[in-house]
Amino acid sequence: MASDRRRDSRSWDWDSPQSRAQLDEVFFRRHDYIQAGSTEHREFWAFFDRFQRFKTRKEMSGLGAKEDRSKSGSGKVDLGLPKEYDARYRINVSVCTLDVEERLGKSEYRGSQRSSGPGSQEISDCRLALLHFLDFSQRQSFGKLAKLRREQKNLPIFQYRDRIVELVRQSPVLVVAGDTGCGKSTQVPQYLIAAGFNHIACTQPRRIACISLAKRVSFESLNQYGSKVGYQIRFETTKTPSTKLLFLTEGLLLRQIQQDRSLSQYQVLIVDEVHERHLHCDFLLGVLRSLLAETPELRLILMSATINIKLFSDYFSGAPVLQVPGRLFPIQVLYQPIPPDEQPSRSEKLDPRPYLRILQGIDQRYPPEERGDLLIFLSGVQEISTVQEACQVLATHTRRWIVLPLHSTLSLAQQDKVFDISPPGVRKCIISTNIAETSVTIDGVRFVVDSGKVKEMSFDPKAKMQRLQEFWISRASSEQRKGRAGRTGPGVCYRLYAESDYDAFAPYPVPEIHRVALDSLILQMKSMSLGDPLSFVFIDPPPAASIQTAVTYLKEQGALDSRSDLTSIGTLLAQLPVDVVIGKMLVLGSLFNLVDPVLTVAAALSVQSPFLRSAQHNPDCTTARQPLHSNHGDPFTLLNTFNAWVEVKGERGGGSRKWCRRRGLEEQRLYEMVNLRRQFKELLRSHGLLEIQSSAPSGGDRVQRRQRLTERKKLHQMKRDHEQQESGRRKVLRLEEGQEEFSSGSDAEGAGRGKKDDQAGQNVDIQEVKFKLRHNVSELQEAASVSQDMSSRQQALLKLLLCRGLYPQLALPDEHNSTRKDSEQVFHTRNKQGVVIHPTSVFATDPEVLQVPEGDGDMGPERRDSSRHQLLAFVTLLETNKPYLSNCVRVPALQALLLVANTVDSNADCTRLVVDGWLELELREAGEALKVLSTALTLRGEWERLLLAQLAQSTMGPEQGVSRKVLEKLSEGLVRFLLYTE
DNA sequence: CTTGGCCAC
Repeated sequence: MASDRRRDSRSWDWDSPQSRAQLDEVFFRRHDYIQAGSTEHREFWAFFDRFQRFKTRKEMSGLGAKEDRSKSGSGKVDLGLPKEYDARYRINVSVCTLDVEERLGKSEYRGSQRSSGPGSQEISDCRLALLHFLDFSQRQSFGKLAKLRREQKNLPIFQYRDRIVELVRQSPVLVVAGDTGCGKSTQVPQYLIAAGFNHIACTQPRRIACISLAKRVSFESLNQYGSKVGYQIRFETTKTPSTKLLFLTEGLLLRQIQQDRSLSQYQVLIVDEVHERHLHCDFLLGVLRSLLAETPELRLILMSATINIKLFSDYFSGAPVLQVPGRLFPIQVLYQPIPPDEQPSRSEKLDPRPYLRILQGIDQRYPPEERGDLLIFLSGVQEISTVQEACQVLATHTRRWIVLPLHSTLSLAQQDKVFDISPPGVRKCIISTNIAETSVTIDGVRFVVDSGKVKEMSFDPKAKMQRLQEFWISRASSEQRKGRAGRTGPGVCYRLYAESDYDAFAPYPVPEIHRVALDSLILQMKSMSLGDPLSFVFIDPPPAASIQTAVTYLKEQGALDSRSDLTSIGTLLAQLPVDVVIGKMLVLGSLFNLVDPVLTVAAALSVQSPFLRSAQHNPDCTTARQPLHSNHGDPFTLLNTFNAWVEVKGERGGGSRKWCRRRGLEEQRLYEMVNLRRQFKELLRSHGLLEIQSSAPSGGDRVQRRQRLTERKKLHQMKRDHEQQESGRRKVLRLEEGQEEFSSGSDAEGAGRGKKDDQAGQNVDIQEVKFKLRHNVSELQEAASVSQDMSSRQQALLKLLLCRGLYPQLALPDEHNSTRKDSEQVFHTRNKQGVVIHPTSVFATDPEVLQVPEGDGDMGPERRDSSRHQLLAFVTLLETNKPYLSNCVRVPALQALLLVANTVDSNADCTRLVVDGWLELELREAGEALKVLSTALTLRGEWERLLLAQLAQSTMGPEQGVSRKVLEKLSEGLVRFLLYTE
């Protein structure tokens, strides 16, 4: 017998992939404790190899030879490993073992077939190794657990554990105030679970925080709750029916309240980071305050930094406050105000010398082997590149710094570099906007430089314009920036202002609700029946004028009626998670047969631009982008880009990542667009605005369906694998890192760098996997090719829809533009004179398409005819250095205005028209003018009637529907009118 | 000639 087995063992090759695959089928199946393909599975085989080598050495030294390996095969080899196993693992392993025996019996392994598969010896060897492996990993995790528990007990908040639970039981509202590092966000939810609370929701202002907190809490509880800790953000959730604790974004909770006013699915609500005073958060607090009055069993916990606590407590009728000390390392503060001669005078570039001196000072004072990176806070992108340029000169010279910019308009690959580590003796110098104040946390920062400046958005209701202006920061921000130096060790904070400046700073930043247009907010409030917005009790009410402006705007837009009640279109717009103008486009698009392109445009205008700015200086990128450009306007360029990308996505072999890189596109934005697009489509459908698609399992015979199923299974496996993978080790930066980005633009960036997965040798593009799981590529392609092959008539109609959606956001070219340079073309909006086109717009490089055609030349200047003029419909008007228009579409002035404007006045013979009391139109001949005007009126009437019918259909059912024939007649009429030139 | 940062069934 024994010799028999030896012979078989010799013919059995442990190292061959086939052998391993056979053993995988025995030990690591779908429902086994460890599954083939998982991280643990890989670790096991690595362990197995070590284990075999170890045994061989033992055998050679004479110990193993004596060993009787005939029977049970478990634990007979004394490797000095423990012989006891935790009950949890024992159960799993014995189940697996029994199972193996059973299958061995069934397939009669001892029979003649065994030469091809593993024999009982191999099975038992493998099982022995598995037992040791499990024991080994169990010991490891016990060690980790003990450490984890120690760390939890060391957190400042731990002292307050019982007190917190007690207060939550006693009081409907509790304020927990604690600074960075006290552990409130991770621990408080766990205390509540341990105390028996259930259905806990914890809101976060940012999505990343939701994901990382859910992971962290789940890890700290050793997945003890399994799926009971989860997160939910837009487009992504790990929520299951058994979820006890859910991390979600503030915006999402607001949407949930909109669905279910009573919020009955939750027992406890934790609103974290309330001190940040985001629009959503302030509003959420207001809604919850009124909700608490109706549902006394609901518990609310506000968590905040230790600033302005009284405000929150008072707002909830003196709710108890629990203050927890933070845990940061000591930070030395040095005030180094900028000397007058280095103070940039107005409209002058920032002087980088004060920043350079600090780098040099660090070089002098701190030996390079004492690690610690530098984080510089500046107000904006321009300032960052100025300082970056200067620092890079120093870095190249001393070879002791790697200079990295950080702001949201960089490519994600560029942004990720700040997490990489610098080689020994070299420090990172990260030059950042306030993105590093809250959104991005970088470990290992020891030095902070605070310029004391920030750029903030405000809204000018008179000009109906957004303004991005530089301000001094608040003391709270100043402290937050300082704190970034003390996360991993003692630090230094250089403040480039005087202590007296600091004392003069505002205590807190201005809450967002005081700075922005409140259109969407008011619309939400109306749809939630919260009564008169002017009498709503906000924690810090916005100016009444600001609310009034929003109400007026919503009335102009037709979302509210004269009594300030929601109209049918307003009800719909409140359900759409987009700005009012984008929402209007969607509704209008669904009426006509232009849903697909409109969905894409709406999605594209709701995400950051996919065009990377760093690529603008790279001639290869600009050339590659050229075919995507449309001279009809930026939304059309975005539409082309999306369609072309979808095309690439559908091709075999894909390669969309490379395709994007070549064009300087951030692919992530396109993934976001495709998700948004689908969400919009589903929303429109659920509101009865789209024809019910006969969603028969789209095409394909049985073989194709099988293929798709197999493909999906594979994709799911890839996704699971990716989720199980430990996040890859950090990369080491090269000294040249900063320079090359600076000089050569974008092609170097991201190239060959890839995602984290490259390190695991997997090269899985997880976004692509998710994309394929979520979307039907061929369906998308169909939609893309429809909008790519748009006829000029359809294009004209699409333009009109965008224009009506964007109305009254229109700009008129200045009459002297033909005498100006490309970059100096001037426009006027109704409320703001002298605006210019943003350089990223297609019209900035190609403004001649906006000029009135020179025509037949022989007509004098008195023969002006508005039918040839063009206007710009625009998405945003933002003032930075100058007021800029972005995302513009050109539209024929006369036709568009007559179809979308609110009011038209005319002289007696209708040759002169004044639109909205602003724009004057001229028509040459009275007869013609009358005809044009009456056609326009007829079309408008019909359009309005059909729109209302469509909206009625969405509430009253399809019998109210709009007939296809009537619709076609209208779009025919609109197109003819648009393309009208005498 | 160039835009702080979040977020939404």
